Amino acid sequence: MEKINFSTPSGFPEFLPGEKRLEQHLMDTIRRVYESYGFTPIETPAVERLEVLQAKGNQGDNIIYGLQPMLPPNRQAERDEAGKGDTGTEARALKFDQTVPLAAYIARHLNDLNFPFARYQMDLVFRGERAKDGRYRQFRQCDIDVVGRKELSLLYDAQMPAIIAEIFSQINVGEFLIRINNRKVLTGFFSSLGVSPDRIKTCINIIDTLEKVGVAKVLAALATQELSPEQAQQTIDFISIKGDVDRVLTALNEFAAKLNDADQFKLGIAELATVINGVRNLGVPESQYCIDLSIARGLDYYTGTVYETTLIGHEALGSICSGGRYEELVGTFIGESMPGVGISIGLTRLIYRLLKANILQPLAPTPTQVMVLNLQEDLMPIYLQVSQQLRQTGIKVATAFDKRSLKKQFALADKQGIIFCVVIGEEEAANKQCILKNMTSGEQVVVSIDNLAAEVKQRLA
RNA sequence: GCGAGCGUCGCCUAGUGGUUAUGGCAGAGGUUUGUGGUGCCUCCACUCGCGGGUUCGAAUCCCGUCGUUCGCCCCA
Repeated sequence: MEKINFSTPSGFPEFLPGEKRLEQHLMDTIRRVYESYGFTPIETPAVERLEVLQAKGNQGDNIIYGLQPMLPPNRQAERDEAGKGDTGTEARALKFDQTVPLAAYIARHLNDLNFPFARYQMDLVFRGERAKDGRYRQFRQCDIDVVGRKELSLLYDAQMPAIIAEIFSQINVGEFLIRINNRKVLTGFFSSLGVSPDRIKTCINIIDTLEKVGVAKVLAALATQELSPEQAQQTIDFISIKGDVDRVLTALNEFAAKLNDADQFKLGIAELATVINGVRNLGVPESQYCIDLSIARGLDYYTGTVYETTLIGHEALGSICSGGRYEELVGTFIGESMPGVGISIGLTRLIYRLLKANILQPLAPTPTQVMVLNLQEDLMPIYLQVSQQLRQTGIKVATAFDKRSLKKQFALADKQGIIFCVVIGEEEAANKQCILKNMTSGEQVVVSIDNLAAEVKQRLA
């Protein structure tokens, strides 16, 4: 008999109960914050037409998971025989993010939605990349986006860091830093230098590598992109601007004054200033955000504000939340200007890394708080009744249906981290009483069944 | 997509030409069944990803294949 390889395919994660419960707990927190800003949930399919997913820019060629119907081997053989292997079905693929599908969704439901349209989604997305250490082919992203018709206030851009800050504060992951930039600042800067539009993206990618490869290599790389040595040096000076947000904005304005044809650059700076001002007015502590001129990447469709978030002291973990403004994405489907701005928390990666770094721990493998043990089969009616009575007060209860030794039942409860066991035997039943045992302390008390729920609640508090 | 490595029980692991293929974890049962987290005992791979080859003999050597890991690239 042939062995079946039943391990998960590389890059497709699965969770043990305690890990999944942690994920749900985090999703609850995220959802609560998203909804507190008025974002609404929607659903889009996991699969879209390939042309939709590729509508804006080439998404790196290799990251989209294509989809094709698969027949059972015998039927496929028949079909191949008949020479009808390809029926010309249109190409479809799994979504690799939730922003492009959102754009299509808006185009489909234009008449049913109100604008600015603010939605959140916490779905699985798929990327056909090499899986490695916290990088998966299937992962959950918790997205929020706002899309406007014709125009969208920059205060929505300012709201994003406030939302991120609130979430990360609530889930208790330690210090974090939201790095904010604006793509117009970058593209404007290079276009002021006279770099042709098709080379600007390459230049941006080059400066992004500064921290990794050092100044010398960046200068050399810029030289290959039609930049004079002075311009290359100017570029280094530009992206080296650091400090608190006001200082950076001042420095940028000084820089702009020295450049010709700096309209785009100045527009970027003005947008950035508006966003930063909004973030400040929303009360986000200065220590939690900064302007970082080197962040630029993300997917092709970003045109304005961009964000990346890292954990302080765990920068190697990479960005755990990023996003930005895209002004031409939705419009590509309906030929109308519909700017949007959004962010995405890479929840799967976040959980994996926080667990590994011991910043978060899995929850108990079961939500069960009380286990009603099965001492005598004939007392089952009482067990069921007691269980229901507890549940009605909001306590999470499991009843032991299997007849096993008490020893086993206690061991099982213990192993699952269940806090209380309720034991009812003949004697207790006769007196309308039960034994309530705390599995952590080992302490056990006799209480009347009528008071059981109150007793449990008091001890859980 | 390119370069390098690895594949022994559910998980980790010993084993590098001849062993009934180690050991641990997890799991099942027991330790005289109304009390768990410790101890002790028993059980748990006719087989070393799969296919072929070399050999008297292969988990161990060779070829292929599949899977997987690490680097580059890209990103959450």
